[in-house]
Amino acid sequence: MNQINLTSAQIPSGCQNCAIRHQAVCSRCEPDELDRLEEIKYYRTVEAGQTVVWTGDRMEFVASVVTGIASLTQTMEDGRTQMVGLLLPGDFIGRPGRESAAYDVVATTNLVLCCFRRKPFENMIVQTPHIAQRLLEMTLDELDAAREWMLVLGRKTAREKIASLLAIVARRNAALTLQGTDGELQFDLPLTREAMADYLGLTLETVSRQISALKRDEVISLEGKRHVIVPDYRRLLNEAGDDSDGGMVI
Amino acid sequence: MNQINLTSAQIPSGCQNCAIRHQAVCSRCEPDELDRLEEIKYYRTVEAGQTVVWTGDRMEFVASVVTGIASLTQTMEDGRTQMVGLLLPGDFIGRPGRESAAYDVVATTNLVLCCFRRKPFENMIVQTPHIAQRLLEMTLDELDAAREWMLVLGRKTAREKIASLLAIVARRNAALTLQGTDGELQFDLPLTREAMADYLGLTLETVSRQISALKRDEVISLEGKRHVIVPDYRRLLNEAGDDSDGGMVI
DNA sequence: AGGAAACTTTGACCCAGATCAAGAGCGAAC
DNA sequence: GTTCGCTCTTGATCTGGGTCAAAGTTTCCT
Repeated sequence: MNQINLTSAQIPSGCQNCAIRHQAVCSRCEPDELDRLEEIKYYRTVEAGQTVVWTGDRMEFVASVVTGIASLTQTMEDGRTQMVGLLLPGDFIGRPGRESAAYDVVATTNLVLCCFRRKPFENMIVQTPHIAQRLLEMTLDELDAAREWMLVLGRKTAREKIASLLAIVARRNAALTLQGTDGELQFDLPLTREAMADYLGLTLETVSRQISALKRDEVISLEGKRHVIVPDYRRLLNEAGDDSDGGMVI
Repeated sequence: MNQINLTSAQIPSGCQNCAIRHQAVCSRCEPDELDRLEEIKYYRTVEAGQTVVWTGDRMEFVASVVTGIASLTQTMEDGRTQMVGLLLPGDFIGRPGRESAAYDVVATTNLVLCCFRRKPFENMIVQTPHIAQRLLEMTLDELDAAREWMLVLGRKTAREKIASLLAIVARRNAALTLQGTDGELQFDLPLTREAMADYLGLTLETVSRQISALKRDEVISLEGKRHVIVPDYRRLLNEAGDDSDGGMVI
């Protein structure tokens, strides 16, 4: 348990994305509420590959991703695994009112979490209604994203699945770095081929083949294995089988 | 728009399951809050097969399913469709804070909805915090169900998918009718083969074949096309690839 | 009752993606 | 530098479930 204390100078700038702190609290809380939130807050780092929480573990905290990427994973006894959520900076981990974790939470990259001890956090929810409202909004967004993903898993071809994933990561990345010029954008893929396969309900071989195919057809190009350049975002969306440009949330 | 007025004698007994009325309001609201909720409430019937809301429609109301079954469906331009939610009595339709619908809502069977006009309902949420808390709980449950379903869609075989769906319907049915004796239970399938296919990410032919196979292997037996008898619920869960008996929510 | 429409089953065949297998690139450790 | 351990790519082959087609069943309408 790498609980750490960061001085304010050390708090990563990404913490502006900490949804609870920034969006629910700062904008609408009274100063004393802010203080109470500060009291139950601590930062925690996790190394890439480590499991933060195992399915069934007692959850002592809820948290917000500050930097890095985490994933929610479900595993069957025979080892088949499905990633059911991709948590980028600003996303929320844990569930008020639930004692034990429903999924494995795995650090896909090195991770900094902003944690809140669960019990006092739950008390805060009861006392400060707009936090519950903010959490409701966030949860509804997640639900939309999960349902969007059900369409991907249930009905899209392998190529469309890959394109969908790239579009999502591209979008979320662009939102953070704001460098979308004329439809071209680039980003580092934070997932291994295997993690992509687990997210998409494919095998890693199929992921690799389809990425090669998208490269051959100049929908994307790669620098190294992980850095992706998308010359035309619309084209990528089209490959993903997405009608609208809007839509996807995750 | 079949808005109707039911006298209290006509209100279906299933309305006890109306989540908002029963669980959030009745148990914790002050009488005057109850009155306010009554004011913005009306009942509505929808015939089987009718679409209640189209994707993109302005949502003028939120609602709770009183009797019948509705489904949330997403469709791609080329016609591929994926059901992303199955709404049984007690489940909630709509989303406070969202202007337009994100999915088609289709009446799978004849339906009675308990509707609340959206704007005043949103006001109520702000004024009476425990409604937001109750909605948060419900939404988190739905999110769990959606994620459970992602595992089904992404990693299970056709046979496991069918068994998973039967297990869910059996569970929800048993919860309502309380007739689970010694592991045997039976129920009417409220879905056509095509609807099952849309839910499971399969074709209707595959659904039909796998149901025949489960029948041949005596995991289930049928009376007519729709009435299912499950001699051993554990066996069914096992076919579904489910480790735990608990778990699934929807 | 007769007939149309909707739903379901079953068969024959095919293909997208899984599986099995072999290497290739690439960094970290010694 | 060499070796070990990952991650990734590519090829060969197999198969679960899709597609196309036809016929059986149920429901409902006239």
